[in-house]
This record gives sequence, C-alpha cells and structure tokens, in this order.
Amino acid sequence: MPDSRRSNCPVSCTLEIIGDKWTLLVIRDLIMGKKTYSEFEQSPESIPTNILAERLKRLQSHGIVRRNQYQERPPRYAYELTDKGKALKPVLLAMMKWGHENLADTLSLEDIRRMQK
Amino acid sequence: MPDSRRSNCPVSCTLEIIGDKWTLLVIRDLIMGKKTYSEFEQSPESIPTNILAERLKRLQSHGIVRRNQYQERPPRYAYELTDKGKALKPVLLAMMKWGHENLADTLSLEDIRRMQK
DNA sequence: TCCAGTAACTTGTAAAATACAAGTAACGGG
DNA sequence: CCCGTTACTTGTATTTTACAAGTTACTGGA
Repeated sequence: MPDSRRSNCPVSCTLEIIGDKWTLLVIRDLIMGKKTYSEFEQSPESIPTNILAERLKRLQSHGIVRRNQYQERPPRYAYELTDKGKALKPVLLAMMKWGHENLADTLSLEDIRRMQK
Repeated sequence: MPDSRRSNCPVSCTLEIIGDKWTLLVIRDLIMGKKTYSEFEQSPESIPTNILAERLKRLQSHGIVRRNQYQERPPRYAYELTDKGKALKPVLLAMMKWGHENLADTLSLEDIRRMQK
C-alpha cells in the first residue's frame, strides 16, 4: 500500500511511515528488548494507549513489527522487529548520537546500557 | 528552552524537535544546497507554506538553521544549516539508505545526485 | 506611471491527528 | 466471587495540519 506518496524520495517515504513523535520510541523500546504492550506503556515518555495501539498496527502493516501470541490462556502477545524493522537501528543510533552531542542533559548509549542492568 | 521534556532519552528529545513529517525534508533540502523559502516551497512534496514558515522559525530557535538577509532591496533571505544542523546529516543518510533498501520505487543517493546536475 | 510578477511570508478556517479519561474482555489467584 | 493484570477500544476535547486567500515590498516592462 503506497497510498499516494508525496514523492519518491527515500527520506520523504520513510517519514510517511515513521515521521512522528512516537513511532521511533516504540522501535527504540523493541531494540532495547521490550516486547509487550504494557512494557511500552511503562516507558518514561508515557505514550497514550490509543496511540500505542495504532502505531503497533501501522508498524505491522508495514512489515516492520510482528506480533506473536506466546500464550493461550490468558492470551498474551510479544511484539518483535522484523528484519526490515531491525534495519532501522542505524537511524536510531544516529539520532541518539545527535541528541547526546547536541542537546543538553541527554544520556549516551553507555548511560542507557548501564541503566538496563 | 527545554520546555518540559518527556524524558532525557536522546532519541525522545531529538524527536521533540524533528519528529514530524516535514522538518527533516527542509533539512534535506538545505543539505542538498537549497537556500531560499521559495526553493523549499518548490520541492516535490509541496509543503504547506504556513508549515514551512513555522518549521524554519522552530529550527532557528533550536540553533539548527540560520537566516541571512543577503540583499536589502528588495529584502531577500538565505537559510543555512549551523554546525548543529549539519550534524543531522548522518540521520538523513541513514533514513535515505533505509528507505531505498526497504521501500519500493525509492531513489538512491546516486539517483538523487544525478538529478541535481 | 501603472500594472503584472516574484519572494517571503501571514491569516483564517476546515479537517485530521493527538491527548486524556474511561471502559471492556479475558483470564488467574486468593 | 472479587481484585488485579494484560491488552486493548471508545469517546471527546484539544492541538496540529492542510488548504486557500491575502499582504508587503519590491522590480521590470508597456
């Protein structure tokens, strides 16, 4: 579904998928190993729950994220990045680097890794 | 003006500045050598003029873009990236690469460079 | 001198997206 | 049987975006 692109510029087309304030945060969480809906909700930025649900569906429809039911009763789901989704990692890393180097009081990759443990 | 950030994650803070469908297209144009308001308006994505004006002001307020009056009468202005703005180039390049490799019918950097001439 | 044209915007408003609060379904554990 | 948890959905107010039109400050040509 290319549903009428603005142009065939790869940057423009990419922004039509991930160009907003929340989508890349979900992808960040997935890269950091988070898997479930409630884990995404618990991230410090407090994404509104309807936005989270909508973004996860969008990302699935674009083949960036996959949803697996890992338990029958009660039903539980794990989200994960596809190869196409994992390929976004360089975009995330470039943003992380820029943010850390150019915006005051932002964490480095090392700070974040330390907090994971 | 950090005007109440969602968190101190560098990705989140970066997205609060450039996280939308238009801002990075303006930065793309600046990287490609465009300088004036009307050149940005003429890009194939057809950015609404009020959005363009608002984004240019935002980018100036964040020290990413600078506006120079290069002519008195009639007044004419050239926009350009600051060092902080130029540092976003890796983000753009990563998006360009992802888009070209993962979205159908998008151009490569080489295609784009060819069209410039 | 008057008029069309261009650059760089601003203003008004309708439509769409987002934020916030509340509610629902399907359990499991005490 | 009631409380808590996961994974959402629904409704509505607020904010953002899109589209159209208008403004200011000129230049160049008839």
